[in-house]
Amino acid sequence: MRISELAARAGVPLATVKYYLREGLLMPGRATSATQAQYDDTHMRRLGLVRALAGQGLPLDKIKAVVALAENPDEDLFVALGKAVMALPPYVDNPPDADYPRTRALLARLGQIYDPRFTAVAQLEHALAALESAGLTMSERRIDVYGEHIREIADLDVDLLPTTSRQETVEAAVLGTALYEPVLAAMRRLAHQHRAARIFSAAADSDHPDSDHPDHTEADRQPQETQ
Amino acid sequence: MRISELAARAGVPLATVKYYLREGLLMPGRATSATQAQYDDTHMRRLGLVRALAGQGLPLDKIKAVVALAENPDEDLFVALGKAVMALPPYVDNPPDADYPRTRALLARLGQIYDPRFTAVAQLEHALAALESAGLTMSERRIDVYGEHIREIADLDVDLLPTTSRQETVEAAVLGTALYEPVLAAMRRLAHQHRAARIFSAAADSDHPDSDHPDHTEADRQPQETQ
DNA sequence: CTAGATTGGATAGTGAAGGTATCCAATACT
DNA sequence: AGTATTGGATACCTTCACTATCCAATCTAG
Repeated sequence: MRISELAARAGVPLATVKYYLREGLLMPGRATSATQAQYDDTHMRRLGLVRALAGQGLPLDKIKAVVALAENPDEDLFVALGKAVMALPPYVDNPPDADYPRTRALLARLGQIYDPRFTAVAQLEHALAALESAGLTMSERRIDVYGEHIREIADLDVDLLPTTSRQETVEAAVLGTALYEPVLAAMRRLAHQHRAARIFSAAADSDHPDSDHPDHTEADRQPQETQ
Repeated sequence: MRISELAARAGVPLATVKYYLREGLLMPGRATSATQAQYDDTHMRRLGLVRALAGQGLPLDKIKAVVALAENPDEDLFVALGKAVMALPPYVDNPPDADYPRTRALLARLGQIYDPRFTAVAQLEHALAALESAGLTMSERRIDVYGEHIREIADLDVDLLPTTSRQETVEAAVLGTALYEPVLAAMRRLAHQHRAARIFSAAADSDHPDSDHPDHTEADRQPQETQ
């Protein structure tokens, strides 16, 4: 197929496809003449991948790094996986000699290995520091509960990774890391609302008037426009 | 204190503090003359809150909506909590009459209430659609495991919310929702690496050579610079 | 009491990110 | 043969979050 069909089928503006080509996010098509090139479903697939990641707010240069990794067949798989996941946000500097005290303590409590070379260590440290600077601390209870249940989730993630081909594994790992994060976040928010509904507002769901705090009346739960 | 002391103590450039004042993110100080105003620790606290949220990538106009909510003492608490959480990213349109089939099915399976007016419903639908457009589907196994463990986490979150004052509750809910999300994401990534280390690379941790896949050699786990 | 510094407030400029629009000459369909 | 489309290059645009500059009023040190 030609570029405009690719763009139309993927639902991406032609100018944007050209932009992705320029930026190296999409590999060039097979040129059939000076003004024609052929694209196939590897291009479709790539375009979908790029859009999926970009849709989650990943900067294009990071996406570029990720797709490059999935393609490059050298290197140890574990290294490639680490690099790929590292390309995902948030982006924090990670000098390999730095110390991350909050994360070190958290991992020690959970019995996980602490290796400051893992980028996620710096990410966690950053997140914990943000928490602190907002006046919150993560209690031991919270660490334990989060740790236990997050580990269950992560174990499943790893177990469900395809092992068919190296490229597929890397791609699935990156996509899974990036795309299931918003899923988990949204599920958490829904679970919050589910539980808060019966604690804070007895009448929110009128056939479950079993609240601990019946001092709140029927809520208009209709969300308004922001601002 | 005067504006420059506020800026210095909070570690925020003076020009930025002025910008936040202009944008209504920070309430004006008590003017003592035409060219002087006094700021106190409510301003410090607010500045910390704004910076903490901005540091997680929240757009300033959403932060503005959130701080406005935490302050406004009318309204039902449950409604305010919903609105506050709604102000957090990701931002998806949520026409209240729309249907969200993927999310409806997921929530039905988990036995949670489906209410399309919850913004998180649209968020989840969006995330699931992104997954699909990248060629992935969320298996029932994954839904069950995620649902079970995320609910445990969310229940703890709600139970640990302070109930001292309405403003504190809203503030803690918003901060907790926004600031613990990256914590959870980073913990998940670390748990991935923890598990992947022994599955994919027997020699990654040389005293645990119990890999299922001994076809990978000693990994240089040192993350390189991206690209 | 005056000279220099600082302040609040307004206005304009900056730089990155992520596109979008326009032009062009070389093909391709009809 | 004539219109349309293509690949490719270049220029432009918009948003976001600051940052810098001005300015006149006012504070402060000598």
